Amino acid sequence: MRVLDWLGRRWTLRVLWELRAGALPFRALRERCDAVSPTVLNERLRELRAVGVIALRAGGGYDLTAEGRALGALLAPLNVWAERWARRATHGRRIPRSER
Amino acid sequence: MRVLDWLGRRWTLRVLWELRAGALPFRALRERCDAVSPTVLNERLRELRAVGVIALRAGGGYDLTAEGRALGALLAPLNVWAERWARRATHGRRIPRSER
DNA sequence: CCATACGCTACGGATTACGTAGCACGAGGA
DNA sequence: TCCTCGTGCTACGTAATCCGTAGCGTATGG
Repeated sequence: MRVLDWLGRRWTLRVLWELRAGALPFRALRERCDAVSPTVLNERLRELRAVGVIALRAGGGYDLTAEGRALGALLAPLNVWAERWARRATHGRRIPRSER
Repeated sequence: MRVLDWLGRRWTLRVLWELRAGALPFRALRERCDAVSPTVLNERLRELRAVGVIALRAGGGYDLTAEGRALGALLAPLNVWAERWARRATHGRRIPRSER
């Protein structure tokens, strides 16, 4: 599963997630990603463009492509899981014996 | 979206993916993950245990918990997307003007 | 007693990411 | 014309992370 490998590189998922709501220019995208180093951000953006999930619009700003939106939509369930998990983590959560 | 951040750390997604079919002992899991360094693997396994998505069974071997399986199920669509993408990448693929 | 398999650690070198500063280009205003 | 502002992007020294190999401690079976 090679795609999970490059999805698992730092900031890749995050960039896809931050672009889900619409296009963002380089600097704004950088701020959203905890002010990640522009070196790495540019590296990821190049990879994502090479794969074809994002595109640099004429006039500036990065945006998801059609395939990018398809991929990004698959991230939403992960977010749902995460929020449910966070809710269980805050109030006490029961861990079955078999899962320790 | 903090969860996407630690999911985006190296080998995290991969470990979840390799455990989807069932439990694996440390060394076998390591081999499946391109013989990743045991140092890092152990670090990820500790994180995944702390979050509660995997568990070390009595008698050896790592396995997904109930929540782990729920999370792992969300990875399958990513795989589907990946395979479809790979198929489009091999034979010629058309890129719309707006996406270059 | 030895072989095997288990999870896991140590450590030095290689790789990757960070943080700050700044470049090149273009659009718009004084 | 010159100045600002915003755009994507790069350079480079430092810090964090990861890798690769070797081996430890325990347990189980022959």
